[in-house]
Amino acid sequence: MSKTKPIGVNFEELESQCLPHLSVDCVVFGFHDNQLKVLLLKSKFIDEWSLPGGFVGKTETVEEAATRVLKERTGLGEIFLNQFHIFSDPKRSNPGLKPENMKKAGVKLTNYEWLGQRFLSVGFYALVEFSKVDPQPDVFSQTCEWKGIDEVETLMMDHRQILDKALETMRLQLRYQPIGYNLLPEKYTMPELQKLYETILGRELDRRNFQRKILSYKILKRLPERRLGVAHKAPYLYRFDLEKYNQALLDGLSGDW
Amino acid sequence: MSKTKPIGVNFEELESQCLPHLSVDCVVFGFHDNQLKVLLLKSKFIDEWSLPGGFVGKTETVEEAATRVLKERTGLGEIFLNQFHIFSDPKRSNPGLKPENMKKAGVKLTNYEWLGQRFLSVGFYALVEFSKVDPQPDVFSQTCEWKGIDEVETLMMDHRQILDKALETMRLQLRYQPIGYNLLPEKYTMPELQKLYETILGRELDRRNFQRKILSYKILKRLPERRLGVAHKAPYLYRFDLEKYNQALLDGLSGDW
DNA sequence: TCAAAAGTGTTCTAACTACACCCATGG
DNA sequence: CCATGGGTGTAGTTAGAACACTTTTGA
Repeated sequence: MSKTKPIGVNFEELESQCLPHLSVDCVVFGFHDNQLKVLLLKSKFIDEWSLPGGFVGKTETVEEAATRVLKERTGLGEIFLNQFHIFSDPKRSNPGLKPENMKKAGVKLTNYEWLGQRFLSVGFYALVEFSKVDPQPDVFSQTCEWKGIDEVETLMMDHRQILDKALETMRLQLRYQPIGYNLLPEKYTMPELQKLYETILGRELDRRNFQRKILSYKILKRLPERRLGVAHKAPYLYRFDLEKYNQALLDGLSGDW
Repeated sequence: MSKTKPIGVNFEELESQCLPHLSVDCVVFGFHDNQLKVLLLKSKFIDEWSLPGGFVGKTETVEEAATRVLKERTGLGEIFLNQFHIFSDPKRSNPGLKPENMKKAGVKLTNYEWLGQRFLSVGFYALVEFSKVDPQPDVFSQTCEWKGIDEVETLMMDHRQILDKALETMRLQLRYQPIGYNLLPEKYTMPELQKLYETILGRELDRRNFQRKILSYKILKRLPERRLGVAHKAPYLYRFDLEKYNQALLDGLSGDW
């Protein structure tokens, strides 16, 4: 007799196709309403939020696994993605996948053991354009939503630690690489870009110095258009000069923030 | 009948105690004769060099695995160690552990399959004091030696890529963290420290500017002693002020190189 | 006494900081 | 017509680059 699959997944297949003990977790950053947001999932089985994650196929790289997970959760391909750490505490395991919690939720499986095993997880962080994301929960989750970075409370397992490390890594990266292209819409104003930087860095920057510094990198182009409909002088719109932007990604920037 | 163990390892035990598919590889840097060195192993089974590596125990973190490997290869505990990347190309596998190569070398085992499986490897880099290391080959290797970073030719599998990535990561780290404490003996002269920086960065630095910049961090103490026995003015000896050094590790430095 | 390499100081420039003034826009 | 916030400019400060002279040492 065929196995019950109340949550829409063939776990026997999963087990046969994925590496044991290894998963990926993604910290997906977006920027909206002058706030840094992160994509989170709420478990079907326990009352906790977690990062989007998944298993690694037997013939996949971890990057491919993360890309696949992100495609599923956001609908986006071609995502800016960076591996930043592997979390390997032997005690880390997903309580949302623990036999007792899944049974409590009425899930029937024969191979709880595989899901309940020890997992080491490779942390990735992704930068995406908020408005392009269509958040989709996975089979273990009831919802998938953006949360403001400051509103995030406790997360499942060590996911809070993973989130913090991702933030720290992104802040460091900001020192020597331009980011923003992946987080902002095609056109944006200088104050918007500044807000993004301030949000990531967690401190205010001088408006004029910021503008001068950013422009000195020569990675963005001012457009003749302006942002209209504001009760003050209309700011110019800019967009990244992709060629120079990518060159700067390779060469690195010089400044400190 | 008990299994033949011509290379001194019980592989059944290894398999039962280690995670499948996962290994660690360490890029161990040392500094000697004004040269950056890296610790390499020469395989018993094929004519290739590789990085020190090992498997991950079922209840170990990857950090613990790397620490264990380094203890075995160098004799040192308390090593400065940094995880920097996970290498997960599904095609990567160790030719020195491939059945045909081990059989050719006369090794008799029943579970070649385990050794020949796909491995994902977590890359670590370590900074050690050259003179304190007592290089010890592992069971798969005939020798363990220091090689000048510029003399390293081809390495086994993707180890060359791992080495390059380690170097790149260390150079980046040099931008915002002091290193040197782990690579130099307790007392050293300013020109020696400068040579180390020049070697890591791969370019020459101005003697006077270097001294001023390093001293401005206030992480080292000038000793009343000088290095004698040189046919020129005797340079002062310095040592790191551990308290301030560690604080700087946490806070980060400001300068660019 | 000389070559080699260390100690120390100055000048110039570029980058960052901290401000001030004017301008456009919607309410 | 005014509050809000954007566009631009300038002076002061600090960090880095380039460079010169003096000192100590063993051979």
